Amino acid sequence: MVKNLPVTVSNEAGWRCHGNLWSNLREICELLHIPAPACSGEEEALFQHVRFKAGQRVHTIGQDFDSLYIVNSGFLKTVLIDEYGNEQVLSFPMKGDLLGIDGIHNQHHASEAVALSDCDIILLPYKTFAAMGRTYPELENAMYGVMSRELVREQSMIGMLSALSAEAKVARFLTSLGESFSQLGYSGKCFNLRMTRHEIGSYLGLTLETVSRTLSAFNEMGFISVDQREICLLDTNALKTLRRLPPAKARSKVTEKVTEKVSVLVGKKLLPQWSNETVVAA
Amino acid sequence: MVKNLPVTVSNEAGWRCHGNLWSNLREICELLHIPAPACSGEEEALFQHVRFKAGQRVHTIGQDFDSLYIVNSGFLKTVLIDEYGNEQVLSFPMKGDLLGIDGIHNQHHASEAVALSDCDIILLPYKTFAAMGRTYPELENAMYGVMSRELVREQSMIGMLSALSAEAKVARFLTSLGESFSQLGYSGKCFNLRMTRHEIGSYLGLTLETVSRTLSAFNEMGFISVDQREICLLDTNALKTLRRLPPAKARSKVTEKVTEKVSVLVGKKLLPQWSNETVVAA
DNA sequence: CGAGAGGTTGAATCGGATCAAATCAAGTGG
DNA sequence: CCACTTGATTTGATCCGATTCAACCTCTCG
Repeated sequence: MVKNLPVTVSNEAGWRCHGNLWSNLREICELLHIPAPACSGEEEALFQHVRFKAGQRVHTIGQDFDSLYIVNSGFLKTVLIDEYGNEQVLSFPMKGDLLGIDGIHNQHHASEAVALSDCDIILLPYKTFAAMGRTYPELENAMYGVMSRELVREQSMIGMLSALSAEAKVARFLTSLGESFSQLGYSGKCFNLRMTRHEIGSYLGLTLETVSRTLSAFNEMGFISVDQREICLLDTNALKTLRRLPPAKARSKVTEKVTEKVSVLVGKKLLPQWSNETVVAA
Repeated sequence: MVKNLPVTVSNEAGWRCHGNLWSNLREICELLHIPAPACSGEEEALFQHVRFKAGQRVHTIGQDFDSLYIVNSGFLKTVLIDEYGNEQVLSFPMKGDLLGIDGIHNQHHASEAVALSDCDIILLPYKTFAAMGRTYPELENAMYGVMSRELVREQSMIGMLSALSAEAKVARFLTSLGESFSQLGYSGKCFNLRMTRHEIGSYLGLTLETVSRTLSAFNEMGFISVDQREICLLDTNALKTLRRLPPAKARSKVTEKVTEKVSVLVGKKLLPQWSNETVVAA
């Protein structure tokens, strides 16, 4: 296994910066939260870091696929572009996330990854990635695991998009963002949104106005404090349990009356009361 | 590589039927539409078929993961269950689809697969699956490819859920179902829906009433003919191009006036006119 | 300072959900 | 065979949450 030579990431000129750092396999495994294989000693592969400035694209739709990317630092968004040129935000990757999996399928990227802040990205050439699985069988399982995790994440995204109200979507977005931050060692309570209201709205299937209004409402209710992109979660429990009553179609008879009561508590006026697990369970 | 012994698929008793067929690697690759590796001769693995009757579960949420499943025949749905017990339909797998990938992540299934008709499913033990990648390196790439394909499918599902109108969702559902059927050699024009309106609604993020109403409207407009679950697509082009105007937020200036005009054509009353590519491009 | 992007807020509208009722298909048991 | 049940579907009337449209505000940066 040899050191990967610097490769040109894209044919687009001018926006590409070469980094000067290299990571070994152990560092990469740490980043991805997977167990590092028993080290085979010295002849280790090294993986190149590449830096992207805010606004730059790590990969674009249709671009030839030959490498995966691991976020070492910084914040990004991945987007789909529809037939009208509208962006559909799919995720907001940050440190430890794996990018570019969608390109494996037909050797072309199906989505676009854009840096929302200056980013340090580790290049993981696909050939090397595949070879690693064969060289370190323990790793192979972990790699399938990382892809599986992505799949599960998107599944729950689908569930959220089609089942939750606007308030619940925004609330979940905030709490899960907070959890991500605290897992990275930052404060899970107070953090800075790296994305615009528009991007949040696209991600959640809402308009930017609805996002803004909902944040204001949460602020007024004391769930959070907002100052532009500076957010503090004051009542994460309230946010986590805030819901609307589920579509009646599939509601089980047992919860029928209970959820009706909940609907009053979590009514449209966003009263200071809200549903939570214990109420539902009662 | 030895013949896989019959394994108990679930701890739930009574719903499990043993099949008596076995498939080899080549048959499985054909089914998954991936190139079969150069055969290594006789000492081939054989994979057990299991039959499920309509309504039976192939795997349930939380169940220990140890096997993937390939659909050989029949129709299924995969669902998520939320905290209220509501089903969220994620997909309608059919012949050639791979099930259970979501279980790799943490060794437990995150979703549930339910047979909508009698099904013949091939058991693909995960250990064997992983070993195959190492034994046949050409296969490994294809396996990552299959998982990547799933991911891309779910991404476009997310885009569809948050960007399209009810009519467009139902229209796309019908056309893509038709395409799946014709790829399997069945008629892509006339087919039988294996799922209820409720399940379609859950899949598309709509209520069953909206699905029913939309089908009726399409029927009235001559796009399709409906008789219960018997559907015939009469004007697939109309269905494919039927849209609503995209959220104004991200609309580019060039298409602004054009899409406004389109909005009139595809207005809420479902007039006999509708948008299509040529109109938009004009 | 002015321009422009991002953000907030209000008022009106509309699309899809909800509620309700009738119809239809398929059993089930007397 | 018919009365009765049960689940799926259709259709109508109404309601409400989120979008849309619009005005205004607030930063930042040249």
